[in-house]
Amino acid sequence: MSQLVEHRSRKAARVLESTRELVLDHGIRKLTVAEIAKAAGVGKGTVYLYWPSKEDLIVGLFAREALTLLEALVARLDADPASVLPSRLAPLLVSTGRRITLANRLTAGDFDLLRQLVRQSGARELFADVMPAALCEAVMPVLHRHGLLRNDRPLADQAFAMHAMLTGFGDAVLEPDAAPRPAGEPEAILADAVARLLEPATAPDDAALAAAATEVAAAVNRTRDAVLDLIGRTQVPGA
Amino acid sequence: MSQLVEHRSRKAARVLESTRELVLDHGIRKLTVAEIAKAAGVGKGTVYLYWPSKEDLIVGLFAREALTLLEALVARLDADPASVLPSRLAPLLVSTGRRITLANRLTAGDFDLLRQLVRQSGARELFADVMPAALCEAVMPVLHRHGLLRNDRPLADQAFAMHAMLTGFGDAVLEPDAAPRPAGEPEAILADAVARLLEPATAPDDAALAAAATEVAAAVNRTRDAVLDLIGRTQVPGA
DNA sequence: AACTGACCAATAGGAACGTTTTGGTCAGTT
DNA sequence: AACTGACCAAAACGTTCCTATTGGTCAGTT
Repeated sequence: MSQLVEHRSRKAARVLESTRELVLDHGIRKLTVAEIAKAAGVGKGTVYLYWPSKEDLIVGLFAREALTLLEALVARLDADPASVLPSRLAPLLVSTGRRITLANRLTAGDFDLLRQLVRQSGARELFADVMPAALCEAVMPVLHRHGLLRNDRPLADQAFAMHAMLTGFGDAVLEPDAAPRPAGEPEAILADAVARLLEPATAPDDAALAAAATEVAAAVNRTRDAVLDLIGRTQVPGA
Repeated sequence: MSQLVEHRSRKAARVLESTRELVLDHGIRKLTVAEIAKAAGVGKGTVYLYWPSKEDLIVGLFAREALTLLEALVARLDADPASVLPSRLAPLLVSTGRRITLANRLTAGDFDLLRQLVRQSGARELFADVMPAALCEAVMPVLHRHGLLRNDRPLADQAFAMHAMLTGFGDAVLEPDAAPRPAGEPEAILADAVARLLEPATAPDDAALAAAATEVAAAVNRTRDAVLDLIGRTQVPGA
């Protein structure tokens, strides 16, 4: 049974969509349950049929955004196992990270509040694990084992370099005004950089790609399952 | 004549040193002129002999930190022109950036206040120019012109990649807990990455290195002069 | 000339109070 | 069973007032 209450209840779906729009418009700190209910066209009590508290609703909303990112990654890996190549995976992570619009648009104050809400719901580590750099760090050993990384450098150094590149390119993509304007696409520049730095001279064969993609997708799916569990815990049981 | 009032007055030097220690201990928002004067062993009026206001004193303090960084860069380039090689310059910028202890240790609230003080003294752009990534971006054309960058990629893309790498590696160095633990030194990993990505296969000759180092040092010196001018403007004229 | 610290206007901070708003509940309705 | 919105305790917010603190000045001192 799906943990996503909105798959069972149209009103719950409206509540989530209204919450999302209000967060995008006004941030978290000015959000009220009365406004959410009004925008969703339901009574306030209806909101509490599905979420035990306003805080749970907010955490659940952001968790769904993380879920979307993870599912997009898995879908891409399933559709095209070559996406597991570091020079494909890095830009994939940056571009899916770029689409976390809710989290990306928060002001500093709202971000602080969200962090507190997440911490209080015991999900700080899980949200950290969903970050592009953390996801990549988690799967570097898999890439190494399948020969997708050159083996003339310590894996720890390669992981460090990959983390720094994802962070640096990710920031540059999210704040283009702070970075020089490239001639090409940022993701293409990142792909080129990762290929040069981390990939072996000899391309791995399709079997290695497929095996690596399967393992990486499995790891991402485990994180996805944990996010689904969190979402389940933010909802009223039995709703 | 030196713009640095502390070169002419021992009491001014003590005021600066005391201010620095108090900022490191308590941040900016809790800083008082009475405390600074007491720690420096002077009267409050003495502080106002050298700086027109508390705000000027603070901006002057941070400007001196920027000055230290710029002078360290120029000294390095003068001592060893090979430092101008991208694979040498990038880690040099990261390691000198790491030593901006005053700025690096500010809490978010103090950082916001500093930004306001800097903006009010009309020095926002200058402080931005001192950032490692901005310094490097400014000199990329010089490196390109002297053949220190491979020429099979657009310079704009190389500048973008360099910016992202300095940002990513810089962040990883400043917040090691958020990054995977490398086997080697972060600066060495960055050097290796930059060499592979940006440097030509054929090493440039010493003449090119020397010429490039001279131009880069000149550019850094121009920024240094601007910082000295700012410092002069934060002090009481004739003090 | 260099320096000091008492002085003071301005600002910051905190307490108290009253008003408004909000999260969450639940009796009543459909 | 699903839903609503009046209700209420709690919290948030704004205002007023008072006290304490601070930035900056300058008459007096060395």
